Amino acid sequence: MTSSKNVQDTHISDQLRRLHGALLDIVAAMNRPRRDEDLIAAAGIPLDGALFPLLVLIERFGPIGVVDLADRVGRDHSTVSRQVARLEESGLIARRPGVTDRRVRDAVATQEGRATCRRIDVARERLMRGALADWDGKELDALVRLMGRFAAAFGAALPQDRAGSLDAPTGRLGDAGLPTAGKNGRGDGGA
Amino acid sequence: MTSSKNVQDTHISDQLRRLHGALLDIVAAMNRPRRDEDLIAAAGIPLDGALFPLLVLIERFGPIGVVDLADRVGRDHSTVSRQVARLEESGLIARRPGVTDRRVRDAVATQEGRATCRRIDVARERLMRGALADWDGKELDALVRLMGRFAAAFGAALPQDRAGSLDAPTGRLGDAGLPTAGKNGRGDGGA
DNA sequence: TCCATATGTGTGTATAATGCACATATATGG
DNA sequence: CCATATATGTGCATTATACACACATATGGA
Repeated sequence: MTSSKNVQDTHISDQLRRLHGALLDIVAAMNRPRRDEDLIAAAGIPLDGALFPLLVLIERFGPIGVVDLADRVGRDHSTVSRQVARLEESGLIARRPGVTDRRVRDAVATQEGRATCRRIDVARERLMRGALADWDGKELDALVRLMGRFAAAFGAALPQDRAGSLDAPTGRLGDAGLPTAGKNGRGDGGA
Repeated sequence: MTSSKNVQDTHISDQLRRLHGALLDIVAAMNRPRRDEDLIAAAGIPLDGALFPLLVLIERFGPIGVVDLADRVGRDHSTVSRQVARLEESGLIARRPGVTDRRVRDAVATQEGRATCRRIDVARERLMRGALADWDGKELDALVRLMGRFAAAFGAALPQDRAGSLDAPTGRLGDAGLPTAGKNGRGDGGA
């Protein structure tokens, strides 16, 4: 029994390694500057490269606060706060007080922002249709289903941002001294 | 006939939109600082957050040159050049002249670098096993197959970095003036 | 009700990552 | 042999970024 289980285990390990490779390829593709450039060009508006992803996220997941946005892009909330402010100046998004929580100032896409995103959507869909041109409909359905499920499971399994575990200060003793890159560094992530 | 075709089209559009949503979720998950922090902690070495993804890429795709690396992470080659130099100083990777092209100085993981990556791999696999704990074996196989195929197709369909189209200078007339965010800006990408 | 703690937002500030221009070395094709 | 393209690395100015810190609001317990 241990034999078959080990076979299973190595098979799963291989599969997970392949999955990681696919993740790296996808992240690499998303990181290509040319991709954003083309989509920005489709937007028809001279938009800063850093502001572009935020606009898309706000239009897609808005109304959304700065903290949630910062968590998505992996940057400090202060950085995102300034970028959102610039995006507001451009007129593509607007801020409004949160309905249930008055601490948050939700960001929402304006009509112009939504129109811009629709142009971007058209370009993106054209790009994806080109990439998946020779795909079977059944396979696309399976990809969307499985990848959506994986994205949810992966995001949920990831460790959340530890705020301030002020209690249990005795825990993790022995980690003092070492500059374990505690929290600083602008690592983009992707490994 | 047009009716059924339109139904098909809207269905595909919906699926592509869902696929894009999954991509955004995955990129958001990969961008989480905590994820890299945990993996770096597993590495057992105080490693800079920005250098960590490079080490993983070099160990996985090396020997690899600076340009290819820069293309993967979406940063300028000069930036990556400096980071790789720092990684070399740390002893985790080494540089060596390319075998077929003596212009390149390939980066390869040293024994210590490989050992570090193995520790990271263990932690990553544990993380992924946790995320996919309740997945059927068949479903995992399907996910790996389809996502691998998608990653390849997506990466291939993306526009490549236009070097210098010095010829045909008459093309694209009318784009002058507008600061179309031509190429600058450190947009991270992900939309 | 009041208070302690947690969380969301924004600003000042110093640091360092980043992109660009440029130089050099090698490759490639005519 | 030469023109062009590509790979690498360095000087340099810009600015994105993270960290403190302050303030507003929320939340739950005494």
